[in-house]
Amino acid sequence: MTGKDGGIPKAVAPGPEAVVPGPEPASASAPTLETVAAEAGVSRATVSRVVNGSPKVSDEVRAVVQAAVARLGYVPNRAARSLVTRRTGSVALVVSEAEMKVFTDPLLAAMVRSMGVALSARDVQLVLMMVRADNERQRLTGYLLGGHVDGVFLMSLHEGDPLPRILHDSGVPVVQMARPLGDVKLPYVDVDNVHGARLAVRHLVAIGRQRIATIAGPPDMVAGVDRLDGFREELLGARMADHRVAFGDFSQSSGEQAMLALLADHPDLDAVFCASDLMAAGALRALRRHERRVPEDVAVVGYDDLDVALLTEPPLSTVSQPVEAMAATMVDMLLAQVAGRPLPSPAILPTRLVLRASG
Amino acid sequence: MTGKDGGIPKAVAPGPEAVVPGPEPASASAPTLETVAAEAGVSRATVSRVVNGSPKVSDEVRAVVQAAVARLGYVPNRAARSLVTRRTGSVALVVSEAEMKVFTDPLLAAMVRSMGVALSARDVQLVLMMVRADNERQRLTGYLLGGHVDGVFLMSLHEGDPLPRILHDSGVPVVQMARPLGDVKLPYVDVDNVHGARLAVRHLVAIGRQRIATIAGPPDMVAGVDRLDGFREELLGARMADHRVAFGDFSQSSGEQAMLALLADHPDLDAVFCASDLMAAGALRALRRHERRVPEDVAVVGYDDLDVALLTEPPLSTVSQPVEAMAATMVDMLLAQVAGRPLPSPAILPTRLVLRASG
DNA sequence: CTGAAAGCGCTTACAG
DNA sequence: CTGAAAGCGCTTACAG
Repeated sequence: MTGKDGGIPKAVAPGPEAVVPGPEPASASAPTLETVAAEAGVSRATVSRVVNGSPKVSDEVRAVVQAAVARLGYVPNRAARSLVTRRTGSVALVVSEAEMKVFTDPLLAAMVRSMGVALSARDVQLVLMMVRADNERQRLTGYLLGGHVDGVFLMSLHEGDPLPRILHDSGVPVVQMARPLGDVKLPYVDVDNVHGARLAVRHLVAIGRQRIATIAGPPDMVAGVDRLDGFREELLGARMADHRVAFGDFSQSSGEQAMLALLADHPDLDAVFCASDLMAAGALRALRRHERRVPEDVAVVGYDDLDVALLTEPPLSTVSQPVEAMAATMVDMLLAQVAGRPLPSPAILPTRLVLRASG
Repeated sequence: MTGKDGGIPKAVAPGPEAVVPGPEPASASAPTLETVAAEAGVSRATVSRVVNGSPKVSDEVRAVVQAAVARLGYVPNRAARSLVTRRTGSVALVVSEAEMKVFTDPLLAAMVRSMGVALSARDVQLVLMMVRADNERQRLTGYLLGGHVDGVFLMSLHEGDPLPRILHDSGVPVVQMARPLGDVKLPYVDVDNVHGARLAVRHLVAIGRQRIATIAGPPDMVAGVDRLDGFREELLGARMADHRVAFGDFSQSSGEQAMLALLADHPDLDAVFCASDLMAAGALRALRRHERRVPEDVAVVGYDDLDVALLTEPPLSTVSQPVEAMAATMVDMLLAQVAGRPLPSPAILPTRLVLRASG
């Protein structure tokens, strides 16, 4: 063994008396419950109780133990704890390999970030689990049976994805982001996409727009179909035509593309509701190229209320989703299941319309 | 405890004789070494050896054990193993919370995907560790001391990021993607960005372009400065002007923006080297808007060789990086350190120019 | 409220 | 080549 140690503490065998004199490699091994117990003059059990916040410890003793913990910089060994509690203290974000683009979508990135914050506050780790198209089932099942994670988050699902079924059957706690499109019933959190879309369209009607178009999301994703439904419902209620529809995949370039198509087919349109801010940003670009003023000639409303909505010219009116609350709810719902509580019901969080300059 | 169990196996206390007759909840607990040993008629130690691929087991016994493992669907308990080996079997991808955009960059997404594949082949898990600006140090240090992960990957670093220093001092095995810009010496893998850029520019010179511009990346990122250096070096060697420079942040819209600026300042340019494919895609868009034909009027070369390079019109000539090899190397370098081998030297992988229609 | 003791499922010298 | 045994660091009934 040459060179740097790499930081992995060796199993410090007490073994035959140390041959080399001089100082030990200072604190080569991390403090354990045992160490802390000795330092505090109590039993391991008591230290364990303090560390785990058990109420049945006298304040006096608690203080002494806490001081010892702090002095020694004690951090519980996760593996040991896990071995007895049968919990790993980590949950997985399962994404199909093809879907690595999970992270390409800024909304999902924001969700993951917020989930990470909520999770770390509860001291649970987020494990990234990629599933490949081919040997999915076996590897995933193996992981789950191996008890590597306590629960699973599922995001950005398309219709026909086998993951929900696999996870459902495996019995692990699962929470999905977005209402499941298939027949598998799993707990989920979502916003009322239909309502959100209606809010946006209602506003466009209210400001007097007559020929309202939409750039919808993919028809195999719930956010795609629900927002389109909301668009249609609202226009129907207003007795207005709802046939100005183009589709995108939530990306900026697809939005630009779609806007171009709409402009070609319906040059007289005076408003467009976009199912994502990114698509709205693309639409803005196309409109500018065609020298339509926003909002004077064409009013634009987006969906998501991402940072980008503030950066466009003009800033986007958009449907805002409570990202932090959604993330926190997903975390709560998963950890509740992990704790053995009954299956939570789906949570539908509210949306609101944020008015800025674009419409 | 009501309702569904949630999939966490209870600690099956053998306790006082089962009061309830009838069949046990089928295989309520996963098989252990013990179970397998009994099934195979050998000791736990032997099963352990087989499972861990120890060579000192007779072929005969090995076969019997493997059969038992398969029959029972045995998967080792990670916590128990970890407790004795002092390894967790997981490594972290540490990203600063602000930098969640790690995932917004398709190159990084591709890297993470490839790393995931390489990692899972070695049966190690990827943990996402977010560090918040404020209490960074303590939380991170706590995690590392808690032995939650065996090593750390660092990606997408900007100058001035305190993470490398923190990690270096903590002694955990680390591998960085991209050459460190600061003074902290950590193992890393990178491509020769200067050389890659020179290849691209050399090609543009070779096909007779006279007024070559570049859209460079951010000056606080190594891929930004190195590719710009390569651009300058090559033009210097060819005794050509190297002042047509605009900057972007690797994103498509920044590329479009930058191209517009270049066109305004240097309307006579006849080629542009872009430090990322995304920026090149943006540039293409701007050029189209200004009715410059590509490559007739302006030749365009990108960098990265991502999927997008094939989707643009025309398809992009670009500098290709060996993403899979980079990911595999990063994994190798980290796991080598985890195994206690000496600090690996940096790995610089080769780039090559891929010629398509854009230049 | 506190402690002694058992046990979680594994790996690894140590004998044979 | 194989097994008996110790031990990794924790939690949790069980007594007191």
